Amino acid sequence: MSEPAFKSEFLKTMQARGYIHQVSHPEELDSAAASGIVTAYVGFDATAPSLHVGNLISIMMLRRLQQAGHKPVVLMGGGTTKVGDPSGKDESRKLLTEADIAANIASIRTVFEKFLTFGDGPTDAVMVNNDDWLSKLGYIEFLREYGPHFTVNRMLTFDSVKLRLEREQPLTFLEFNYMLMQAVDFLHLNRTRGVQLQMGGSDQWGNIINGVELVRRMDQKSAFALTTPLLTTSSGAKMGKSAAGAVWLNADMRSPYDYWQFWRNTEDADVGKFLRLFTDLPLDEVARLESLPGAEINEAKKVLANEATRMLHGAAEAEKAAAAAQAAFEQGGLSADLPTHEIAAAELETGVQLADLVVAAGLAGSKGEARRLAQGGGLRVNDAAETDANRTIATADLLDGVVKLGAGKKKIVLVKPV
RNA sequence: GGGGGAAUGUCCCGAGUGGCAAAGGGGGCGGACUGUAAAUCCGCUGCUGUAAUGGCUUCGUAGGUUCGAGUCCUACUUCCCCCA
Repeated sequence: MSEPAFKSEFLKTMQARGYIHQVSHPEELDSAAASGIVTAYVGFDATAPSLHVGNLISIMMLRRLQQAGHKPVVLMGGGTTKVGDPSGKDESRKLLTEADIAANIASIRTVFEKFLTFGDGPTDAVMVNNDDWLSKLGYIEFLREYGPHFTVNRMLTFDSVKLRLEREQPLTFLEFNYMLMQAVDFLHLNRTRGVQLQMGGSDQWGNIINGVELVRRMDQKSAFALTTPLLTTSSGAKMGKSAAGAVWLNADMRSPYDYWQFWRNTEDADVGKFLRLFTDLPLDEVARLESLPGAEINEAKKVLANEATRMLHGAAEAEKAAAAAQAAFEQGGLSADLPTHEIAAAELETGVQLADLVVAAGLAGSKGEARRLAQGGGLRVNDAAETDANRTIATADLLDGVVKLGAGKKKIVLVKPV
């Protein structure tokens, strides 16, 4: 790869740590970043009350930006979320209410505060909501104002559109318009806040470029695009989907312990990449860690888990997660910091069917699944394999005040009477 | 406007002859091997309930034919292709 040698700290870091997939006008952006403050934004949907690991790379880009002395803008897609994501095929897609969206945004905001410094200073992060301007646009006004700047000929050449047409898949007019709305976002932010750069995943390239061109065409101002590579694990799986579903960033949706485990279970081949992308560790330290031979690479995974968890949940939670993991996996012992499921003491005295308990503790999605788990030899009660999911768990099964349930080798839940 | 095709296990792709809880993949889960890794191999993968050959709910929607329907008929919905 004959990558250009950047001189700005920002782009040098971005390149060295593996964030860059495509950049528009690299030299121009580089000199802008080298000579002054660049304001850049990333857009996020507000479809759920939490972002997930898949969004993390974008968040980290904003963090790098701020670390390099520039200004991050977090764009919440309150307006675009209202329209709904049209890509799903199910017709029962539920449109979120305004209240839902507002609640989601409020909930998501707390996560950004862990990664960015918000405020009124020149390089402090700010959060904006595109509902503020998009919902005010009238259709005729929208067409007259922006329509002339887009040719359908050009829009048809973007991969996102082209692929759909080639595969003879339907592309609704709504989806076709999405890139225009996003372009208007960029123009608006450029005009009101001097935003010059939009970043995002590689699948956003076409959308971002439309914004870049709109700004350049209408206002003759500089605008840039930067995308990250699509993150997959080395074995090809999409990043962020794991055993328990989406890896949420909010602590109430994914505990620090589970978050730590997510990173601890990184594939060998990905450790270096993840350390560069998702921690602040210096590159030479990363290089040392990723070159650890054989099983020693596990040390690097622990560092990754510690650093990533610390950044999101704080040092105390990271330490607790690490300690719990060590007790459970390396010493086979118990730790109060393991995931816990509380059950009424009276219920336990009467006795509970193991299958029901496993489901209640979240280790299986249904009783049938719990049974299969047991029959397959994957269910453990107090560290002893248990193939009979119909047996009763009662007070007599308490060990040190808890019942330790294990599903597979990695999932442990302590059942505690209260 | 006319003609032809398609919708399958609510994660995805995809077979399906009137007896079907429905082939096969992928994914996921569990086991073995390891290092809480990858690769490989084995098992499971609708819900519920068993000692079990049990019960219940599934094939776009709504009806119908039949002892019995994913499979046949009718209408409807959505999508694709061709002609105009």
